[in-house]
Amino acid sequence: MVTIADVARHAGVSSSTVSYVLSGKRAISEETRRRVRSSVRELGYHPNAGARALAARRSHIIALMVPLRTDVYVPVMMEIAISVTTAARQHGYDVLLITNDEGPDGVRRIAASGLADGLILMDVELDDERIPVLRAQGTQATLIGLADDARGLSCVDHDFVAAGALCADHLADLGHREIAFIGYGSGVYHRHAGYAERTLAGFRDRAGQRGLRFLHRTCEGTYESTAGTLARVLADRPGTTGFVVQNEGAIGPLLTLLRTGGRTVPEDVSVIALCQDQLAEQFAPRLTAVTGSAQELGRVAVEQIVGRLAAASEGGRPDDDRALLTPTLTVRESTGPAPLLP
Amino acid sequence: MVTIADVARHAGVSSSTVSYVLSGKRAISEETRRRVRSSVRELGYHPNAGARALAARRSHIIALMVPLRTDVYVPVMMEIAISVTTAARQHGYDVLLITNDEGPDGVRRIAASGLADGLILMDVELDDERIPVLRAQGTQATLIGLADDARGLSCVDHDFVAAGALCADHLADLGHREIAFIGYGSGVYHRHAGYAERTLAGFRDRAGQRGLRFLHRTCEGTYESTAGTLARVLADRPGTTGFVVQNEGAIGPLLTLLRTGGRTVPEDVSVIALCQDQLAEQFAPRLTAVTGSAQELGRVAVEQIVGRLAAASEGGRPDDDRALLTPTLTVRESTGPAPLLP
DNA sequence: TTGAAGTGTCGAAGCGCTTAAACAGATGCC
DNA sequence: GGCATCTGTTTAAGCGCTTCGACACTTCAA
Repeated sequence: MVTIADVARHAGVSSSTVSYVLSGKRAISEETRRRVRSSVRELGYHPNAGARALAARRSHIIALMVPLRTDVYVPVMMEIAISVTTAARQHGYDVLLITNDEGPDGVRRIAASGLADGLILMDVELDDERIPVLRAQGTQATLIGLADDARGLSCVDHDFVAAGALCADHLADLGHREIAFIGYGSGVYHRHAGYAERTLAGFRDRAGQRGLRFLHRTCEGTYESTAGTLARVLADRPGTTGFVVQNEGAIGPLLTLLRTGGRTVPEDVSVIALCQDQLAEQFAPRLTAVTGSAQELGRVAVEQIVGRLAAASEGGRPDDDRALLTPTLTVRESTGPAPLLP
Repeated sequence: MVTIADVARHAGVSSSTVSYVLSGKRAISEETRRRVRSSVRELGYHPNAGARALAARRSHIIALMVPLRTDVYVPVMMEIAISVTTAARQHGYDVLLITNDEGPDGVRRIAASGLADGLILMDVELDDERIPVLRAQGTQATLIGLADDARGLSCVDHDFVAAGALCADHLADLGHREIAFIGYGSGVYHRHAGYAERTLAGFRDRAGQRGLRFLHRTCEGTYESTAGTLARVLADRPGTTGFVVQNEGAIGPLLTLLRTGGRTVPEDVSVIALCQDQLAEQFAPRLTAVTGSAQELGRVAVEQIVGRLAAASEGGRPDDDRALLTPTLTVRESTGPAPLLP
C-alpha cells in the first residue's frame, strides 16, 4: 500500500507538503507541486479514505436513502440514483446506498458514525420520522420530494402542478372540451408528499381556467381496472375526446381498449401521458407526454447537499433551498385536434 | 460526538475493553459486558467509521458497480441493487454505489483508497478491463454475470441455459410443434457475457431433443420491429403456434399484433416470456413466464463477497465460487394446449 | 507449595492523514 | 541595517479506533 509518506520520500518533501499540494489549501511552489504530482502518478498513490475521514472529519460520502417499495415507477428511481452518483463524483463525493427500511435508526447510524457527510432522502412522507432525527443530529440533508416542514433542509422536486397545467393547456389548445383524467389508485393520493395530488390540482385549476369539463377517475393500473375505469368514463361522458393518463400502468391497457373499442388515436381521441419519455416512445402510437427529468432531479439534489456541506464547513448556516423543476411537454403522435362535432 | 472514550468513562472501564465488548474478540465478563452495553445505549454511541476503518484496515463497505447504460431491463438492476444493500447490511456491511463509467480507474481508486473492502461488478463484459485491475490490486470481488476468465473471483448468474430449456419443455409438453423465438436486436447476443446467447442455446438444444421445429428471429423491441418480425415469422412458418419472447420490449406489441391479427392467446397461439413476474402480470392475458430471482442474485453475490473477505482476513485463500441460479417457470394464462390441426 | 495455564482487564502503540504553529529564507520598507 | 512581511516548507499533535503485549488474579495439576 502506497502512503503519503512514500510519496513524500519519493518527491523529497515532507508529507504535509504532499497533503497541501493535493488539497491546495496552502501556497506551494510550482516546482514542488510538479515533483509531488509526478510522484503521486508514478507510485499510483490514492489517499486512504479512512485516514482522511478521521483526520479531516469529512468522509466525502453522501448517503442516498432509497425506498424499498416498488409501487413507484422503478426505472425513475434507478435513474435518479445513477444521476446522483455521477453528479456526486463530479464534486468529489461518493454515494452510499441505504434502504428506507432502516428508517430513523439508519439515519442516526450514518450521521453518528460519520460514515456520510450528508444525506439525500427519497420518497419522503408528508410527516416523515427521519426529519426530526436529522435535525437532532445536525446532519445536512436534501429531500427529493416535498415535506411538511423542511426547516433546516433543502428539497427538490418536479413541479407537478405545472405538469398538470401543461396537460390541460395542450388539450385545450387542440380544441378538446371533455377530458378524462385517469389517475392512480385512491391510496396514492395521500402519500409521497402528495405528488399525485399536486398534478391533479394543477390540471384541475388550469382546466377550470380554460373552460374544460373534466372527470377524474382513480385506476389501479391493471388491465381489468383500466377497463372498468374506461367503461365508467364513457358511460358518464360519452363525448370525452381527451385522456390524461397519470398511472403509467394504465397506458398500455387504455390504448388497447380504445383500439378494440373502435376509437382511433389521435383521430377520435387524444391521449396524453404523465410519464418518462422513454416509456412514451414505446407505445404505438408514440405518446405525447409531460415529464420531468429524473437526471436533473438527482443533479440538483447533489448540488444542494454539496452546497450545504460547503457552507457548513465554512462555519455558515446553509440556506434551505427549495427547487421546483419545470416539466416539459413533448408532442408526439397520440394527440391531435379535437374531432369536429358529429 | 460520542467517542469510545466517553463510553469507557461512563462504564468505568478502559476503552480497549469497550472495543472488545463490541467486537467480541476477547473474553469479557458478563458483568462488564452488561455495563458497557448499557453505556453504549445510554450515550447513543456509534463507532466512528473512519477511525475504525483506519485502525482495523477494513471499511466494512462493499462497492457495487452498476451499468450506466439502460438497454438492460432497468427495474431488475434496481432490484439487484436493493437486495445487495439489504443483504450487505445483514452482514454488517454498507454499500457504495459506483457507476460503470468510472471503468478500471474507478476500481483502482476504490481498491487503493481502501474505501471498500470488496467489489460487486454488474454487467461484466466477456473480456472486461476491470478484471486485470482487480487481480493486480489483490481486491476481492464477485461478478454478477459470467466472465471469460474468472480466476481469483467469484461469480453468480441466472442459469439462462436452463431458462431456455424450460421454455422448450413447457411448449413441447403442451403439444406445440412449431415455435418462434423472438429475440433481442442482433448486437445484444455478443455482449453481457452472452446471456442472451445462452438462453437461446438452452432453448435450441432442448427444442432439438424434444423434436420441435423452431425459428429464431431478432427484434429491436419497438412496435414497428415487432410487427416486421411477426410478419416474417408467419410468412415463413404459417403453422407456428408457440412464441418464446426474450425481448421484454416486444411483449406488448406482440400481444397487440396477435390480437389485431385475429389470433387469440392462448387458444390459437401460446406465448411464453422470459421476463420478471411483475412484468408478466401486467399484461392481458397474464403471461406464462420463466424468470430468475433478482433478489436471490444480489443475496448470493453478497454472500460470496462476504465469504471471500472473511477467508482473506483469516489468511486463507478464498475459493472461486461460481453459482448458477435455477430459474422458475410460472404458468399463467398465455399458454395452453396446441390447437388441433385444422 | 509451587509453577503453569487460563481469565479478564488495561496501557500504549500505531493506523495514514490533516492542519495549526513554527520556522527559514527572501523581499520590501523606512 | 534592522524590522516587518510574505512565501514556502517542516514539525508535531492529534483524529478515534483496534490490537498486541503486559499484568493481576484465579484455578488447577504436580
